[in-house]
Amino acid sequence: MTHEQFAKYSFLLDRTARKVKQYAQQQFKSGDFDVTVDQWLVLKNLSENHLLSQTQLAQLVFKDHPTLTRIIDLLCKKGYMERIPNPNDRRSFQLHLTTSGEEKVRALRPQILEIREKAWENLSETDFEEFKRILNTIYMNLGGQEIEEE
Amino acid sequence: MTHEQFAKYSFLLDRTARKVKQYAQQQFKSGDFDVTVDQWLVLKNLSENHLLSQTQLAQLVFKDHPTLTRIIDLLCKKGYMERIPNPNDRRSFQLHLTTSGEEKVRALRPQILEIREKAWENLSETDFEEFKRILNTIYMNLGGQEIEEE
DNA sequence: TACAAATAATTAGTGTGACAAATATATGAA
DNA sequence: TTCATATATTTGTCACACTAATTATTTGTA
Repeated sequence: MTHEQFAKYSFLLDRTARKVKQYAQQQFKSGDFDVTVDQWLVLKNLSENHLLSQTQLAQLVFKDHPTLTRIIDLLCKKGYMERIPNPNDRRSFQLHLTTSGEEKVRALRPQILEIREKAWENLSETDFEEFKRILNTIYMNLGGQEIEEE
Repeated sequence: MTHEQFAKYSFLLDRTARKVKQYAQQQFKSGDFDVTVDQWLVLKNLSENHLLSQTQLAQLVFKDHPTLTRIIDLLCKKGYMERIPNPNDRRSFQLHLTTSGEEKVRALRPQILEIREKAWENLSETDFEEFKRILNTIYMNLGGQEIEEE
């Protein structure tokens, strides 16, 4: 195995990650989902974790604070979530979905699971486990923190 | 395997791809490479393929035309490459590295190979092959074209 | 030849990603 | 209590991604 061969994984990784996002976004668009792929990730995590602060949410979705601030701005503007002042700490907010946001998550979840499954055609459950293991190893090699398990 | 489990690969894939890019960009920065990770991808491909058009280059690096136009603008401004009018087709350019660009590629290539290798600690050559196979399968499942072989 | 359709590249607009700096508030030690 | 330090969030800037629309040129066909 030459060095040149090793260097290719980064290109393939980036290309595939962008293809996956691109494919999902196109499906989102043709289905009139009214949210982007990244906005969905935020909504989904909020539906599973109540009253998070932005810092907590940022760690969950692996986005930096400025990026998350802007995504939240957009989702608030669309009426899917709200920032509630934290009574115990005036620096921070408690994030929560509005009724409209809860409905959106309920409506989209099954459709999105179906979209996500498309990538996995022609692959096995063993592949899935291997893939996760390798991705997480790379993530840790480069300084990533704690892999969430479930 | 539940649907919910399957949907997680997209998050891990995106997270790892961004970590890899982020790590490389930090190393590029601390080494004063004077190019971004994506700009390097363009320089490297130009050094291996002469007189490409922007459309040809876009396919090689899997970037869309607007993005590539801007990356090329930046690289021309830095003096690493030039657009030469194509004598056979006045709509298009023939791209080529300047002497300064050739030198940049020669100087950076070994350092970048070393940076890229870091991600691969604790993984085997078999893992590498499996990883490439799975990435390419996903890419093809979502409509990706022809996997380049070498 | 003439003209519609295709192609190469650019521009514009919005969203996301990374990093630095700024603002507001909280906390801990003197 | 007071002040330095830490934390939560926002703002600013640049780069990249995707879409749609635009400009210039070429090609295919009548």
